[in-house]
Amino acid sequence: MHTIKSRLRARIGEILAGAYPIAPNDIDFIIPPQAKMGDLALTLPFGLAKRQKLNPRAVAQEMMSRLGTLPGVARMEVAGAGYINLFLDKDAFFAARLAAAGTTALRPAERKVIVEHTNINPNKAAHIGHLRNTCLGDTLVRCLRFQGETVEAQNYIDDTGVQVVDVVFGFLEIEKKSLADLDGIERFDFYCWDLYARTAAMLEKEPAAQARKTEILKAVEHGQGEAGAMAAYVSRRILRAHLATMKRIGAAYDVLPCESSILDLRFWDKAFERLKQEGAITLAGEGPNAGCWVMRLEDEEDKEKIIVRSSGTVTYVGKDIAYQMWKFGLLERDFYYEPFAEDEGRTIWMSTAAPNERGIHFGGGSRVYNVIDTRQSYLQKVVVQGLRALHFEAQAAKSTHFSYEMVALSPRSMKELGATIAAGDEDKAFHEVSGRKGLGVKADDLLDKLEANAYAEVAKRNPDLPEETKRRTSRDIARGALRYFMLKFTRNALIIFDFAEALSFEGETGPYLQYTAVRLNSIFRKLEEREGRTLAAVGEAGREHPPAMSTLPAQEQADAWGLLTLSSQLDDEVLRSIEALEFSHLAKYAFSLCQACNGYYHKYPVLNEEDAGLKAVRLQVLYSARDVLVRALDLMGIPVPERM
RNA sequence: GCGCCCGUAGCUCAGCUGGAUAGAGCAUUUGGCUUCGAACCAAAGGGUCGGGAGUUCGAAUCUCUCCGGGCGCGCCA
Repeated sequence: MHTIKSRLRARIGEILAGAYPIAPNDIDFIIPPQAKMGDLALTLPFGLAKRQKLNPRAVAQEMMSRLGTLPGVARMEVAGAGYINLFLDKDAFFAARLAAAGTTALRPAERKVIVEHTNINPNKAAHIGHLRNTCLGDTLVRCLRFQGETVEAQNYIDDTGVQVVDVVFGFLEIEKKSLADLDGIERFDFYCWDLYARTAAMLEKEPAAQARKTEILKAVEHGQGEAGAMAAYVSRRILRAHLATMKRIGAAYDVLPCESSILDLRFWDKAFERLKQEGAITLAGEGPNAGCWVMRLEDEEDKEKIIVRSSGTVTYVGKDIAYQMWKFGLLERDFYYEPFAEDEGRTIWMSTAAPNERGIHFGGGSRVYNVIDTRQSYLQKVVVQGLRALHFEAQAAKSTHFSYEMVALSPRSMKELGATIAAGDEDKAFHEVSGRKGLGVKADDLLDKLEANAYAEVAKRNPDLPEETKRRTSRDIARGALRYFMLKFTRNALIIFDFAEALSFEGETGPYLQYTAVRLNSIFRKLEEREGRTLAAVGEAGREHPPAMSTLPAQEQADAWGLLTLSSQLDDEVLRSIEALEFSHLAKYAFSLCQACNGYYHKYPVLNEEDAGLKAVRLQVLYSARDVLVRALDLMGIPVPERM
């Protein structure tokens, strides 16, 4: 649909250019609410009628007669208050769709796109909130790559931050453990989850301990002593656990830039210099911020943001401005890199301050997406203002904060977790996840639960499958269920997490989509078993001898056409999802496509159809739908098992 | 106080940048497995789109206002 829309847009623009005052952007299509109203509709007459104070219907009539015949369009009609409805040439469209199987008409727009996501503090196990971040970020990466963009997936590691320091403090001061003791701890990320909560509670109760924590923080920032070594150990080991967790949902990264490298390579000094040079920050002489370097904020006259404290240390925002500059290649510096892990043949690189001769480079994107929850909107805005203050207007315009709402816990989930509800919070509709309080659903626990439920279903339905296949299938189903669950909500929707809802495998869920794909695959597998025709052979037959749809009986033609046009909208949906950063669009689209597939093959048998003509059409319609569905699922990171 | 977000069916949510009769899933009721897989399909009931005003050919969608809920606004990260 994307292809024919672009073609029609260009052609209509050409024809009407002399007759009406229209810009190319005015020509837009909507999909009519009912199939009998056509395949595409022009709303152009409404806009023109308004400007020229004419009757929209009359404008539509005149416009339609000017348009004459359009390529690929069988007929047009004026309808409703002034729509021009287009009915496509079904056979030509069918043939074009079959020829285009497995391809996209989308084209890249950027030199290089950087997507930063996940970014979990490496001091405890990942939880459901982190899963939402990664699902959104990884889906964005997949969609951009589908569009043909060169994409770098970055996962920023704050390995010297206070959260890591808290855990180091816990080991050293509360548990009196040495670095050597840590190797013996199993499920290290879960262990630290509890320790972090205990430490946070203890530090709150005993302010006197703050001094010791500050000491540890300094040592960690300079990589000195046992604390420094322990911070490196904790952050690396937790990071490996995070990567393993995210691998379970199919997320991968190209590079892991570390806070420690930023400190060691003094990225901030360079940025500080520039900020001062450009007058973007000034030294406050008096008032409450005396002695601090501050940045004035747009919109808020009376406010200034502290970038460098009076003690000379840089704040979080300041570091983030420097880091954002690096992402755009504006810092004139880069990290060194060394391999951190291998993932299915691809190396995941980690930044280091230690020079090497590898010649590997990252960063320097022409567009940057930061996937961070909405609570950081204000700070993200300040970071972009920092770029603007340095006169990097173009980069500021291409810095996108991909914000999304948090995942909270329903009262029922709280009960299932055995969590106690704080006094005064009894009436709340939801409870915020908090790593500091150790309150939340750990990602691996949820995935384990999903897998266990999936395993029970698989074992019930396919008892004869080998054990390893059952396990693998359960993992695929768990991943599908989770990824769809995280994508089906719009990003501004607060997800109030409920186990029953998240663990459902029926209705609008990942497993429903997977089941549809499995059944479609099954039809083609049986076709090969019974008739020796492979999927590839069906595809080739469709490309070379596309069957005609126009000869079908009316009802069947309508149903086949409905499924075909729906399955032709992947490009449009991907583009729309990227532009709006709203992958619920893609999710809903894939779900609708599955509903249409299930309805279609339920109504029209393929393998047992004796009429060769009917069979050929049905086979090709399903071939096309299968092709699109499998790709849509892949974009969402949802795998398709062989059986389920 | 200022900024941002949310309010749509009993519940959980969509609603394609202002379009034609507001849609899904769950739950409820009913029907369908001897056929390419029932994690499915077919059908039914269920709505003052938080309230009010405005903009116009046309509003769930845009503007204003009020009500209810959430999140931000630190010499923390």
